[in-house]
Amino acid sequence: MPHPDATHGDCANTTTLYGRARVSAQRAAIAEVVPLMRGAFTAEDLHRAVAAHTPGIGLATIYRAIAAMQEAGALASVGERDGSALLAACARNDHHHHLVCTGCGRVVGIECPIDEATLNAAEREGHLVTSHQIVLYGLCSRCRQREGA
Amino acid sequence: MPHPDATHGDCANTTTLYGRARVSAQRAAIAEVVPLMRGAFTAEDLHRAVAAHTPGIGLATIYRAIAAMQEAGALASVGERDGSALLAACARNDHHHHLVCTGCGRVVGIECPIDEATLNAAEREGHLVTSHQIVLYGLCSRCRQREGA
DNA sequence: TCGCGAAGTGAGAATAGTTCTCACTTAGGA
DNA sequence: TCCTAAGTGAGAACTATTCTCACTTCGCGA
Ligand SMILES: [Mn+2]
Ligand SMILES: [Mn+2]
Ligand SMILES: [Zn+2]
Ligand SMILES: [Zn+2]
Repeated sequence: MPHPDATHGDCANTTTLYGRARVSAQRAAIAEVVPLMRGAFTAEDLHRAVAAHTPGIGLATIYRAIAAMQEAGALASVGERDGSALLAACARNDHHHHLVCTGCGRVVGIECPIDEATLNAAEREGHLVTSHQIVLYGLCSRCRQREGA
Repeated sequence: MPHPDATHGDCANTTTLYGRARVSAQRAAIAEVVPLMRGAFTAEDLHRAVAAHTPGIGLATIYRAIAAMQEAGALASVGERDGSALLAACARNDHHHHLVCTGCGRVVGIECPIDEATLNAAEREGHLVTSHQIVLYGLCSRCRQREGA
Protein backbone atom coordinates (compact mmCIF):
# COMPACT_ATOMS: atom_id res chain seq x y z
CA MET A 1 0.00 0.00 0.00
CA PRO A 2 1.68 3.25 -1.10
CA HIS A 3 2.10 6.09 1.29
CA PRO A 4 -0.51 8.73 0.46
CA ASP A 5 2.00 11.58 0.80
CA ALA A 6 1.93 13.15 -2.66
CA THR A 7 5.06 15.22 -2.18
CA HIS A 8 7.24 12.24 -3.02
CA GLY A 9 7.42 10.00 -6.02
CA ASP A 10 6.60 10.48 -9.68
CA CYS A 11 4.38 13.51 -9.48
CA ALA A 12 2.55 14.02 -12.78
CA ASN A 13 3.87 10.69 -14.05
CA THR A 14 7.30 11.93 -15.03
CA THR A 15 8.09 8.54 -16.51
CA THR A 16 5.42 9.10 -19.12
CA LEU A 17 6.84 12.51 -19.87
CA TYR A 18 10.54 11.71 -19.86
CA GLY A 19 10.73 7.99 -20.55
CA ARG A 20 13.93 6.48 -19.16
CA ALA A 21 15.69 9.82 -18.78
CA ARG A 22 16.64 11.15 -15.36
CA VAL A 23 14.26 13.45 -13.55
CA SER A 24 16.03 16.38 -11.97
CA ALA A 25 14.32 18.96 -9.78
CA GLN A 26 14.15 21.20 -12.84
CA ARG A 27 12.50 18.52 -14.95
CA ALA A 28 10.04 17.81 -12.18
CA ALA A 29 9.12 21.49 -12.19
CA ILE A 30 8.73 21.42 -15.95
CA ALA A 31 6.58 18.30 -15.68
CA GLU A 32 4.14 20.17 -13.48
CA VAL A 33 3.84 23.07 -15.89
CA VAL A 34 3.60 21.25 -19.22
CA PRO A 35 0.14 19.78 -18.55
CA LEU A 36 -1.08 23.25 -17.68
CA MET A 37 0.00 24.75 -20.99
CA ARG A 38 -3.10 25.60 -23.00
CA GLY A 39 -2.65 24.65 -26.60
CA ALA A 40 0.48 25.14 -28.65
CA PHE A 41 3.48 26.83 -27.12
CA THR A 42 7.06 27.70 -27.93
CA ALA A 43 10.18 26.85 -25.95
CA GLU A 44 10.27 30.42 -24.76
CA ASP A 45 6.61 30.24 -23.68
CA LEU A 46 7.40 27.18 -21.61
CA HIS A 47 10.52 28.79 -20.20
CA ARG A 48 8.53 31.79 -19.08
CA ALA A 49 5.83 29.62 -17.51
CA VAL A 50 8.28 27.40 -15.64
CA ALA A 51 10.43 30.33 -14.55
CA ALA A 52 7.40 31.83 -12.81
CA HIS A 53 7.61 29.00 -10.27
CA THR A 54 11.28 28.14 -10.65
CA PRO A 55 13.25 31.35 -11.14
CA GLY A 56 16.67 31.01 -12.69
CA ILE A 57 15.94 27.87 -14.65
CA GLY A 58 17.99 27.96 -17.84
CA LEU A 59 16.58 28.10 -21.32
CA ALA A 60 18.93 25.30 -22.36
CA THR A 61 17.37 23.13 -19.68
CA ILE A 62 13.97 23.77 -21.24
CA TYR A 63 15.25 22.78 -24.64
CA ARG A 64 16.81 19.61 -23.23
CA ALA A 65 13.61 18.68 -21.42
CA ILE A 66 11.62 19.31 -24.58
CA ALA A 67 13.92 16.96 -26.48
CA ALA A 68 13.44 14.29 -23.82
CA MET A 69 9.67 14.68 -23.85
CA GLN A 70 9.56 14.50 -27.62
CA GLU A 71 11.71 11.38 -27.43
CA ALA A 72 9.21 9.92 -24.99
CA GLY A 73 6.31 10.88 -27.25
CA ALA A 74 4.73 13.15 -24.64
CA LEU A 75 5.31 16.30 -26.64
CA ALA A 76 4.41 16.79 -30.29
CA SER A 77 5.72 19.25 -32.81
CA VAL A 78 2.78 21.17 -34.30
CA GLY A 79 4.35 23.46 -36.86
CA GLU A 80 5.87 26.83 -36.18
CA ARG A 81 4.97 30.45 -35.57
CA ASP A 82 7.21 33.42 -36.36
CA GLY A 83 10.21 31.19 -36.79
CA SER A 84 9.78 29.37 -33.49
CA ALA A 85 8.81 25.71 -33.27
CA LEU A 86 5.37 25.11 -31.82
CA LEU A 87 4.84 22.28 -29.36
CA ALA A 88 1.85 20.65 -27.75
CA ALA A 89 1.46 18.28 -24.86
CA CYS A 90 0.06 15.00 -26.13
CA ALA A 91 -1.31 12.25 -23.93
CA ARG A 92 -2.42 9.93 -26.71
CA ASN A 93 -0.09 7.15 -27.65
CA ASP A 94 -1.73 6.05 -30.86
CA HIS A 95 -0.85 7.39 -34.27
CA HIS A 96 -2.63 10.66 -34.91
CA HIS A 97 -2.07 14.27 -35.91
CA HIS A 98 -2.97 17.71 -34.65
CA LEU A 99 -5.24 20.55 -35.54
CA VAL A 100 -4.11 23.92 -34.25
CA CYS A 101 -6.33 26.96 -33.87
CA THR A 102 -4.51 29.86 -35.48
CA GLY A 103 -6.43 32.22 -33.25
CA CYS A 104 -5.74 30.90 -29.77
CA GLY A 105 -3.42 27.94 -30.24
CA ARG A 106 -5.90 25.35 -29.05
CA VAL A 107 -4.91 21.87 -30.19
CA VAL A 108 -7.06 18.83 -30.84
CA GLY A 109 -6.06 15.39 -32.06
CA ILE A 110 -7.11 14.15 -35.47
CA GLU A 111 -7.14 10.67 -36.93
CA CYS A 112 -4.50 10.12 -39.58
CA PRO A 113 -6.10 10.81 -42.96
CA ILE A 114 -3.61 8.72 -44.92
CA ASP A 115 -5.46 5.71 -46.24
CA GLU A 116 -4.74 2.78 -48.49
CA ALA A 117 -5.62 4.81 -51.55
CA THR A 118 -2.85 7.30 -50.79
CA LEU A 119 -0.32 4.60 -50.07
CA ASN A 120 -1.29 2.79 -53.26
CA ALA A 121 -0.94 5.99 -55.26
CA ALA A 122 2.54 6.43 -53.84
CA GLU A 123 3.37 2.84 -54.66
CA ARG A 124 2.16 3.38 -58.21
CA GLU A 125 4.76 6.13 -58.46
CA GLY A 126 7.36 3.67 -57.24
CA HIS A 127 7.64 5.15 -53.78
CA LEU A 128 7.35 3.41 -50.45
CA VAL A 129 6.02 5.76 -47.80
CA THR A 130 8.00 5.50 -44.58
CA SER A 131 6.80 8.53 -42.64
CA HIS A 132 4.77 11.67 -42.97
CA GLN A 133 4.18 15.00 -41.36
CA ILE A 134 0.71 16.46 -41.11
CA VAL A 135 -0.57 19.53 -39.32
CA LEU A 136 -3.99 21.07 -39.81
CA TYR A 137 -4.75 24.69 -39.07
CA GLY A 138 -8.10 26.24 -38.43
CA LEU A 139 -10.25 28.17 -36.04
CA CYS A 140 -11.93 26.84 -32.95
CA SER A 141 -15.56 27.70 -32.31
CA ARG A 142 -14.68 30.35 -29.77
CA CYS A 143 -12.27 32.13 -32.10
CA ARG A 144 -14.79 31.96 -34.93
CA GLN A 145 -17.40 33.64 -32.77
CA ARG A 146 -14.97 36.30 -31.67
CA GLU A 147 -13.99 37.10 -35.25
CA GLY A 148 -17.60 37.00 -36.36
CA ALA A 149 -16.71 35.00 -39.44
CA MET B 1 3.76 34.59 -86.35
CA PRO B 2 6.43 34.74 -83.64
CA HIS B 3 10.05 34.91 -84.60
CA PRO B 4 11.62 31.50 -84.02
CA ASP B 5 14.68 32.99 -82.35
CA ALA B 6 14.58 31.46 -78.88
CA THR B 7 17.16 33.77 -77.37
CA HIS B 8 14.56 36.47 -76.81
CA GLY B 9 11.31 36.54 -74.94
CA ASP B 10 10.09 34.64 -71.92
CA CYS B 11 12.43 31.71 -71.94
CA ALA B 12 11.13 28.96 -69.69
CA ASN B 13 7.85 30.88 -69.18
CA THR B 14 9.14 33.21 -66.50
CA THR B 15 5.66 34.56 -65.98
CA THR B 16 4.60 31.18 -64.66
CA LEU B 17 7.59 31.12 -62.35
CA TYR B 18 7.51 34.68 -61.08
CA GLY B 19 3.93 35.80 -61.58
CA ARG B 20 3.71 39.57 -61.93
CA ALA B 21 7.13 40.20 -60.46
CA ARG B 22 9.93 41.69 -62.58
CA VAL B 23 12.29 39.42 -64.40
CA SER B 24 15.87 40.58 -64.10
CA ALA B 25 18.79 38.91 -65.85
CA GLN B 26 19.51 37.09 -62.62
CA ARG B 27 15.95 35.81 -62.32
CA ALA B 28 16.04 34.70 -65.94
CA ALA B 29 19.17 32.70 -65.16
CA ILE B 30 17.49 31.20 -62.11
CA ALA B 31 14.44 30.35 -64.22
CA GLU B 32 16.62 28.28 -66.52
CA VAL B 33 18.16 26.33 -63.67
CA VAL B 34 15.11 25.65 -61.50
CA PRO B 35 13.47 23.23 -63.97
CA LEU B 36 16.74 21.31 -64.12
CA MET B 37 16.88 20.77 -60.38
CA ARG B 38 16.26 17.11 -59.70
CA GLY B 39 14.04 16.64 -56.70
CA ALA B 40 14.18 18.65 -53.50
CA PHE B 41 16.84 21.28 -53.02
CA THR B 42 17.88 23.96 -50.58
CA ALA B 43 18.47 27.64 -51.24
CA GLU B 44 22.18 26.97 -51.13
CA ASP B 45 21.84 24.09 -53.61
CA LEU B 46 20.10 26.41 -56.01
CA HIS B 47 22.65 29.15 -55.42
CA ARG B 48 25.47 26.76 -56.26
CA ALA B 49 23.70 25.54 -59.40
CA VAL B 50 22.90 29.02 -60.67
CA ALA B 51 26.34 30.36 -59.81
CA ALA B 52 27.87 27.73 -62.07
CA HIS B 53 26.44 29.62 -65.04
CA THR B 54 26.13 33.05 -63.48
CA PRO B 55 29.14 33.63 -61.21
CA GLY B 56 28.79 36.29 -58.59
CA ILE B 57 25.04 36.02 -58.19
CA GLY B 58 24.15 36.82 -54.62
CA LEU B 59 22.59 34.42 -52.16
CA ALA B 60 20.07 37.09 -51.17
CA THR B 61 18.96 37.23 -54.80
CA ILE B 62 18.32 33.49 -54.68
CA TYR B 63 16.22 33.88 -51.55
CA ARG B 64 14.26 36.72 -53.12
CA ALA B 65 13.62 34.73 -56.29
CA ILE B 66 12.54 31.74 -54.20
CA ALA B 67 10.05 33.94 -52.37
CA ALA B 68 8.68 35.21 -55.69
CA MET B 69 8.38 31.68 -57.09
CA GLN B 70 6.62 30.46 -53.96
CA GLU B 71 4.29 33.42 -54.24
CA ALA B 72 3.54 32.44 -57.83
CA GLY B 73 3.00 28.82 -56.77
CA ALA B 74 5.82 27.50 -58.94
CA LEU B 75 7.91 26.40 -56.00
CA ALA B 76 6.70 24.29 -53.10
CA SER B 77 8.09 23.88 -49.62
CA VAL B 78 8.67 20.18 -48.98
CA GLY B 79 9.95 20.03 -45.43
CA GLU B 80 13.50 20.53 -44.29
CA ARG B 81 16.83 18.78 -44.05
CA ASP B 82 19.54 19.62 -41.52
CA GLY B 83 17.88 22.87 -40.59
CA SER B 84 17.54 24.10 -44.16
CA ALA B 85 14.20 24.46 -45.91
CA LEU B 86 13.67 22.02 -48.78
CA LEU B 87 12.05 23.24 -51.98
CA ALA B 88 10.76 21.58 -55.11
CA ALA B 89 9.75 22.91 -58.49
CA CYS B 90 6.06 22.29 -59.00
CA ALA B 91 4.26 22.63 -62.32
CA ARG B 92 0.85 21.50 -61.12
CA ASN B 93 -1.62 24.17 -60.23
CA ASP B 94 -4.20 21.99 -58.53
CA HIS B 95 -4.26 21.28 -54.83
CA HIS B 96 -1.90 18.44 -53.99
CA HIS B 97 1.02 17.49 -51.77
CA HIS B 98 4.47 16.02 -52.13
CA LEU B 99 6.27 12.79 -51.41
CA VAL B 100 10.00 13.18 -50.99
CA CYS B 101 12.50 10.35 -51.27
CA THR B 102 14.75 10.56 -48.24
CA GLY B 103 17.45 8.80 -50.22
CA CYS B 104 17.83 10.96 -53.32
CA GLY B 105 15.35 13.81 -52.88
CA ARG B 106 13.11 12.77 -55.75
CA VAL B 107 9.68 14.38 -55.44
CA VAL B 108 6.32 13.22 -56.73
CA GLY B 109 2.93 14.81 -56.34
CA ILE B 110 0.23 13.17 -54.27
CA GLU B 111 -3.47 13.79 -54.11
CA CYS B 112 -4.63 15.47 -50.92
CA PRO B 113 -5.67 12.75 -48.47
CA ILE B 114 -7.91 15.01 -46.43
CA ASP B 115 -11.47 13.88 -47.00
CA GLU B 116 -14.88 14.75 -45.71
CA ALA B 117 -14.49 12.38 -42.80
CA THR B 118 -11.47 14.31 -41.54
CA LEU B 119 -13.16 17.66 -41.96
CA ASN B 120 -16.26 16.36 -40.22
CA ALA B 121 -14.17 15.04 -37.36
CA ALA B 122 -12.59 18.47 -37.00
CA GLU B 123 -15.99 20.09 -37.08
CA ARG B 124 -17.20 17.71 -34.40
CA GLU B 125 -14.38 19.10 -32.23
CA GLY B 126 -15.65 22.58 -32.98
CA HIS B 127 -12.85 23.46 -35.37
CA LEU B 128 -13.09 24.78 -38.89
CA VAL B 129 -10.11 23.67 -40.96
CA THR B 130 -8.69 26.55 -42.97
CA SER B 131 -5.38 25.13 -44.18
CA HIS B 132 -3.05 22.22 -43.73
CA GLN B 133 0.50 21.15 -44.29
CA ILE B 134 1.31 17.66 -45.47
CA VAL B 135 4.59 16.12 -46.58
CA LEU B 136 5.18 12.41 -47.08
CA TYR B 137 8.60 10.84 -46.88
CA GLY B 138 9.70 7.54 -48.32
CA LEU B 139 12.04 5.77 -50.67
CA CYS B 140 11.81 5.68 -54.44
CA SER B 141 12.24 2.35 -56.20
CA ARG B 142 15.82 3.11 -57.20
CA CYS B 143 16.86 3.99 -53.64
CA ARG B 144 15.13 0.87 -52.32
CA GLN B 145 17.06 -1.29 -54.74
CA ARG B 146 20.32 0.41 -53.87
CA GLU B 147 19.74 -0.11 -50.14
CA GLY B 148 18.61 -3.67 -50.77
CA ALA B 149 15.71 -3.20 -48.34
C1' DT C 1 12.01 56.08 -77.86
C1' DC C 2 12.79 58.26 -73.44
C1' DG C 3 12.41 59.03 -68.61
C1' DC C 4 11.24 57.73 -64.27
C1' DG C 5 10.18 55.33 -60.21
C1' DA C 6 9.52 51.20 -58.07
C1' DA C 7 11.64 46.82 -57.88
C1' DG C 8 15.81 44.04 -57.86
C1' DT C 9 20.82 43.39 -56.78
C1' DG C 10 25.08 42.35 -54.00
C1' DA C 11 27.93 42.70 -50.01
C1' DG C 12 27.84 42.41 -45.68
C1' DA C 13 25.67 43.21 -41.24
C1' DA C 14 22.06 41.79 -38.38
C1' DT C 15 18.69 38.64 -36.46
C1' DA C 16 17.32 34.99 -33.61
C1' DG C 17 16.06 30.23 -32.62
C1' DT C 18 18.57 26.54 -31.27
C1' DT C 19 22.66 24.01 -30.06
C1' DC C 20 27.04 23.62 -27.98
C1' DT C 21 30.84 24.14 -24.42
C1' DC C 22 32.49 23.66 -19.98
C1' DA C 23 32.86 23.54 -15.21
C1' DC C 24 29.98 22.02 -11.78
C1' DT C 25 26.11 19.41 -9.59
C1' DT C 26 23.23 15.51 -8.92
C1' DA C 27 20.16 11.49 -9.78
C1' DG C 28 19.94 6.96 -9.12
C1' DG C 29 21.75 2.24 -9.77
C1' DA C 30 25.16 -0.94 -7.62
C1' DT D 1 27.23 5.16 0.61
C1' DC D 2 29.85 5.65 -3.94
C1' DC D 3 30.44 6.41 -8.45
C1' DT D 4 29.56 8.07 -12.77
C1' DA D 5 26.88 9.20 -16.48
C1' DA D 6 23.40 12.53 -17.08
C1' DG D 7 21.70 17.14 -16.22
C1' DT D 8 22.41 22.18 -15.30
C1' DG D 9 23.36 27.25 -16.18
C1' DA D 10 25.76 30.94 -18.35
C1' DG D 11 27.19 32.37 -22.21
C1' DA D 12 29.43 31.56 -26.61
C1' DA D 13 28.69 29.68 -31.00
C1' DC D 14 26.18 28.35 -34.93
C1' DT D 15 23.76 29.29 -39.08
C1' DA D 16 19.72 29.77 -42.06
C1' DT D 17 17.38 33.60 -43.29
C1' DT D 18 16.36 38.48 -43.45
C1' DC D 19 17.60 43.16 -43.57
C1' DT D 20 20.20 47.49 -44.88
C1' DC D 21 21.91 50.48 -48.18
C1' DA D 22 23.85 52.33 -52.15
C1' DC D 23 23.47 51.29 -56.74
C1' DT D 24 21.37 49.37 -60.98
C1' DT D 25 17.68 48.23 -64.03
C1' DC D 26 13.18 46.55 -65.55
C1' DG D 27 9.18 47.93 -67.66
C1' DC D 28 5.32 51.07 -67.99
C1' DG D 29 3.49 55.37 -69.65
C1' DA D 30 3.99 59.61 -72.10
MN1 LIG E 1 -2.02 14.46 -29.68
MN1 LIG F 1 3.80 19.47 -57.03
ZN1 LIG G 1 -9.11 29.31 -31.06
ZN1 LIG H 1 15.34 7.99 -54.14
